[in-house]
Amino acid sequence: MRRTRQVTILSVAAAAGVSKSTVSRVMNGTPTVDPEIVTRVRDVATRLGYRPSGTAQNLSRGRTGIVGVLVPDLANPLFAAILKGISAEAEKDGYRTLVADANEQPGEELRHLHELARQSDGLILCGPRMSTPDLAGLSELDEPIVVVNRKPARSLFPSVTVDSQEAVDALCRHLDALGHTRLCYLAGPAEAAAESDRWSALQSSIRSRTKLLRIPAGAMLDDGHAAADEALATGATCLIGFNDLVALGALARLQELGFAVPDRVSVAGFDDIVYARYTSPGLTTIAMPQTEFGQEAWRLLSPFLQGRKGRRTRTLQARLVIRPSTGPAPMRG
Amino acid sequence: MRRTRQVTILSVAAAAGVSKSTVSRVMNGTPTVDPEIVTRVRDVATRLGYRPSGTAQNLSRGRTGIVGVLVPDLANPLFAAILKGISAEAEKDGYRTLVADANEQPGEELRHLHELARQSDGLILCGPRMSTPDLAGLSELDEPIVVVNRKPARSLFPSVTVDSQEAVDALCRHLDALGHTRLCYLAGPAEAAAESDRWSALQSSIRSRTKLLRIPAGAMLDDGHAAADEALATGATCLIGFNDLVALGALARLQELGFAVPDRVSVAGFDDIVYARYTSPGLTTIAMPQTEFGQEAWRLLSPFLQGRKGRRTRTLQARLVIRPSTGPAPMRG
DNA sequence: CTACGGTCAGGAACCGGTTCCTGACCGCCC
DNA sequence: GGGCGGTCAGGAACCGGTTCCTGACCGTAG
Repeated sequence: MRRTRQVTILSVAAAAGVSKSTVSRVMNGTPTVDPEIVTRVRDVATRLGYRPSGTAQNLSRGRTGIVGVLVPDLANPLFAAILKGISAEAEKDGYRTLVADANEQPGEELRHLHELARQSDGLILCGPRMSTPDLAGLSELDEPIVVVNRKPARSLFPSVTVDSQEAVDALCRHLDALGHTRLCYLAGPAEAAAESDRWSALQSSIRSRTKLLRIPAGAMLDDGHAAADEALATGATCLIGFNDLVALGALARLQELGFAVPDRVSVAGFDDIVYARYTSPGLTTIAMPQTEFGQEAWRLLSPFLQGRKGRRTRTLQARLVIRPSTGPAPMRG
Repeated sequence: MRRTRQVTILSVAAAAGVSKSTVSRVMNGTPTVDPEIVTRVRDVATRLGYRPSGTAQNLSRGRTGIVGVLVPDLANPLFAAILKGISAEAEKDGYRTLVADANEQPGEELRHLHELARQSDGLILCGPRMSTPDLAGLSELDEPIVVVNRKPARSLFPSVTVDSQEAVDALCRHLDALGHTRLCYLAGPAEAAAESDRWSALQSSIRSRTKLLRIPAGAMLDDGHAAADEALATGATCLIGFNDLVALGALARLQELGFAVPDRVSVAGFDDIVYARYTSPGLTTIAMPQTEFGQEAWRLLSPFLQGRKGRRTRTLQARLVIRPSTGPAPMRG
């Protein structure tokens, strides 16, 4: 985009010998234009290579057709998948997505959001790590906002959340049946709402004879890799990652150390990212409805973009996927 | 963004008893304003919750501060990584990235690009799958365009490409030393420039005593998974994926089938996506400079956005990363 | 033949900012 | 005290479209 464009609606109007209103009508397919004029304007437009300025259209139409999406980390396939879900659904309604990647740095989120808001008609926040006051402060942006996967935000903004309790129950039953009585949770970032969700779901699901330990890790592959040694030192027979990346990181470390999985140690995660199925052993995990997250987020947002009211919450179900990474607990001693 | 905004520059001007020019100057930090007026306007602006319309600024400034990025598939960590590289670098210059994901459907790319162009100052095309005439036709968008990882496009647009030949030579030497004399390449999409690059690099690198076979696969995990059986049937002792996803998909299939890797079959890929290191066995691969791709793409694009001339090509080096997925060829049956 | 109603193109206002140009006002110097 | 130069706020044009309103022109009916 140059400072001033080469061929504008005025050039076309002049060349076609009509007013710019008429050119505008032709370009937008308004039916009340003489067919002969339509073809003439069309011809001139293509001959001159006229392309309407999106910016000018945005201004006069009062909308950009862009939805801003904030993700903690695009390298996490979970968010890539959610984003795909959003894009696909938004596209059907003629919207495009402007993405901001906070690189798992909670402090960056606000800045990104203000930037996004400048160019968009609405915002979707995926698992935002920011503080609740900051989140609440976003209402002053007065743009429609939808939050994905952050339960405490439901009172503030329309939200898509997931109910993992049942799946976590199933996981705990599964592990109990395999004889695991000492589990170690590799915790995620304290700022992630999913972190406390998952931790408390685990706490309320474990059998009384089972001990649940907790080691800080993070949200990325390297975090799981780095935390594995400490987790092993707890004597746990099953490691549960905050998410699949952490679990896979730990899994890789176990294999480096020569710990057979699941023979010596079992591993489980959350999310069911695509790689969870393709690693070896395949990873037992609590599957999030990833694309659906995105779809539903858009469906919640969409009515507000049109100035209508919409529903405010949508709860999806997580489900347990059992793969070879969890097996019978090794015999004592 | 509502049809007409609540608090505009005019509201602020009125409330502060100044002209809108002055408000504009204050908001942009123009130094030639009476300090007392500055504070007054600032106060009024925050009190009213004034937020300048990005769209209006875009129009009058003649730039959007947005760079459009087209990727074949965001679920491919390679492109997620390149995108991160672009975003990080562009952000330093005050630009944001608008992403379009073509979902590996070459036919969608043109449509996405036209959409992107409406809202952006420049475009970065990552490994575009579209035909060369279509690519050439993009010049009529008259926006600065940079192409990543598509050699034949170098004459059309500034490009960041990679030289893989040396690394492929090294791979072939490595495999030869391990005794592999029958390799099978799992080919990528014909539309991908990387596909023909890699194939011809392999062809020119293999030892004369080695047989190089070729099976069509694709660019995604499932493609590798699906192609593995056919590849095995060729009797090859080493499978080389078009990219790491294909290689990992095949690897997973081999493990399902109980083929020990690397004992019975070796596997290698291209890209060095982050999961290549974390699977088991770790994947031997030809590493692309991923973040660097993004950085360099931005650096090529940036001068053109400012109306200056810039260099037109940048060639990066791929390098071989050897991991346990390649090992000695099994003894002849 | 005139009055009336309907169709459709042009003019102008508008979207919300930025920036050039102008001129009021001030202080300094002769 | 008057002339001159510099500072800085306001007015207006501009960015490139969309859309409302107006009025010219047509055909039809009375």
